[in-house]
Amino acid sequence: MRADAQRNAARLRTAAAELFGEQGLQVSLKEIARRAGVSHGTLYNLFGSREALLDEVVADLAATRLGEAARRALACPGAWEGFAGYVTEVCELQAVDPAMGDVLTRRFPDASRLMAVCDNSFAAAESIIERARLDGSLRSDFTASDLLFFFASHAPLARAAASAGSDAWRRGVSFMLDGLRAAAAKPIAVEPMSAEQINRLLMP
Amino acid sequence: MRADAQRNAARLRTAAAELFGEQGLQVSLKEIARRAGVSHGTLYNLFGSREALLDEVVADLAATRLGEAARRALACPGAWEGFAGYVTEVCELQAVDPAMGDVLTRRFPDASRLMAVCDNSFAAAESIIERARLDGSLRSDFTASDLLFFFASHAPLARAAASAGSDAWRRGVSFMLDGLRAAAAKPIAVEPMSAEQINRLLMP
DNA sequence: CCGTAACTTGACCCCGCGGTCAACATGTCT
DNA sequence: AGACATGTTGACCGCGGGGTCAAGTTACGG
Repeated sequence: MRADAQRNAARLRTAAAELFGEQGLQVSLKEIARRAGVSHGTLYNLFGSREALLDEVVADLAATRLGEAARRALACPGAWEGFAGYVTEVCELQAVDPAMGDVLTRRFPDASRLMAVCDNSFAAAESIIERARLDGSLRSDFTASDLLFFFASHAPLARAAASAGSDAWRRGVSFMLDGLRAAAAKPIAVEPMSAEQINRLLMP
Repeated sequence: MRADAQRNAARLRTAAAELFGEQGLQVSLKEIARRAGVSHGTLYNLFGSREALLDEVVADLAATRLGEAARRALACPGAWEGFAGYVTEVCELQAVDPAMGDVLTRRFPDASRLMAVCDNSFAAAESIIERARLDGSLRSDFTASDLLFFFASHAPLARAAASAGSDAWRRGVSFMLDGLRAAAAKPIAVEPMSAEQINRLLMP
């Protein structure tokens, strides 16, 4: 790879990171090129697709952010506090960082590394949930799909609220958490969706 | 108004009702005209704007649907059952009918009749909430803005799930309701948003 | 220093959106 | 029946999205 191409790729990566962080994962590719000070042809030349860009720019970041949150949750002495902290932390990520919001909210099947991150996060969420369920603090009918569903519905408004300077999304999270304690649970008739069903739901 | 114009207006109204019901309130106006078998110029000629169309086609429907739900809630002997039934019923409307989903989720300031419907619904929600709060069954820190916030985040995924043939959105509603019982409440630090703040949030 | 391979560019394609308007058609009233 | 008002139409505008590619430029190895 020639030196100038490398420079351009770097510029594009940082521009993409900025714009994904400001506007979410579906900014126009031409706008990314514009911000990088490069022709959009070059972007297509160097990356070929939005998905490739996502894999290079967002996947690692998301992995560490979500991984950290999960790690903290499992390291927490109380299973419930771990779970509740995890939910809150992820919601905060969503509210503050549009890119993170979209990672949990949209699916880009061709971004394989990103998809892997999603799968890992789902697995991590399952552990966190499992721990709190076994512990008796989390209601026993709550599944990782339910959590994913909640995250997905939560993200857009939380982001809007946060960018309007409000923390009000925290209220919704609190209400939800209060409903997830085992003590609060009333029986539910409906089955949860499978992870695949939700994934299909989130495809663009 | 000439007879043919009346015919065309009628056709456009029904086409608009259909498409709003199938795809939500932001279908392309040209597509509405296409479905009505009429030039899009005619649509602009007869209505002038999407908002005018909304006022003529969606406002009444929404008013009766939401009004009915509110009426039923207040007629319910149990304040909590009234409240919970109202929430569930509205969520069902959102899941089943994209137009209804958008009425609660988006704001079209220039559609004055529709906006009036929204305001009325908000007021109705306040009564329903107030009744259940006074009754001691609903947690006392829950406000109509919180409910609106919940509806707004809930609508898109619920619609997607429903159109994929799943009822799973009901689970989220149940979790939420379980967290709204007075008995389940833990204190919350954050203030709710004002109705105006949320309205601004929902503007297109 | 020069030739070639690697790279960049921007004009161009297609699409669909909202919106306007001159030219045309058709109801309607005398 | 005829004339005028009332409606209709579709081409046209500007915008911005994704995507491609011939022509031009630039880095780099010999």
